[in-house]
This record gives sequence, structure tokens and C-alpha cells, in this order.
Amino acid sequence: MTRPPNKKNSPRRLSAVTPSGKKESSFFEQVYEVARQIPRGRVTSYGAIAACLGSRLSARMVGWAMNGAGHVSPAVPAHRVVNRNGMLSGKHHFSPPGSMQQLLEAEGIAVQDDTVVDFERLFWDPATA
DNA sequence: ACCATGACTAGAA
DNA sequence: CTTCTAGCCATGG
Repeated sequence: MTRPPNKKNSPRRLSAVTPSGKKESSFFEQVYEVARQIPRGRVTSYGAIAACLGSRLSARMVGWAMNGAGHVSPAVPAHRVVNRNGMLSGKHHFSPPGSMQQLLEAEGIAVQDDTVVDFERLFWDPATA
């Protein structure tokens, strides 16, 4: 299929706010949308979301986007997003930091040593949605 | 325009 | 097995 010489992929141009709460960015909004699709009691990894957006290498941007997940609406279940190890790498960004684990346990997800138990079993792939 | 940072990941030693 | 390095892309200064 002929793909127009688009310099960049512009899937959607929704308004979102950067972690700094300054302007809007589509990248963050895409991350928020995927994150909101995470079923309750399930978890996913930054790379999975990044891959769904097109570049799994941009997992850093996903995590960074989550920085603004706390001030967007509807709220984004950032606590369901962990790294590919199943570790709650971003728990330090919660307030309090232990709230992330508490939220996961409230959904039936066992967390031990800051790591999701049976992470592979609870893993939810956005591409499979 | 350039440099530094960031809730990551995969690969190499 | 563990530990380190490099790549990645977007935002801020």
C-alpha cells in the first residue's frame, strides 16, 4: 500500500498535557488511552505500551508520560503499569509510594518485594486487547 | 540549536 | 548468574 511521504506518524492529535503541565502532546494521550484500557486485576509493561504506539524502544517516554497521568482525566491506572520485570519501578512516583502496591493488591494482584507475583500470568498485552 | 534528564529494554561482558 | 553499556524518543533548560 502506498504510504504517503509522511515524515511522522500522526495517528491522533488529541490534547494532552505534558508532565510539566504546560502544553499538549499527542504522545502522552496515546499512552493514557492504552493505560486506561488495562483491565482491572491486570498489569502491563512500558515496553508493551510503547510497542503498541509503534516503537517499543520508546518505553522511556511511556513512563515519562505516566508522570502526567496523575493530573489528567479520566484518571489513568498508572499503578497497573510496571516494567518488563514486573517490578514497581514507578512506585516512588506515587504518593505515598506504597499506594501503588496497595492499589494492585486491592485488585487481587499479589505484590512481593516490589514485584508483581505471577507477572507473566497477569500480563496484559495492549495489542491483544 | 545543543545538552541533560527520564516510572525502559535488549544485548554484551 | 549478575552487572554494565548503548539505544531509544520526547521534553525542558
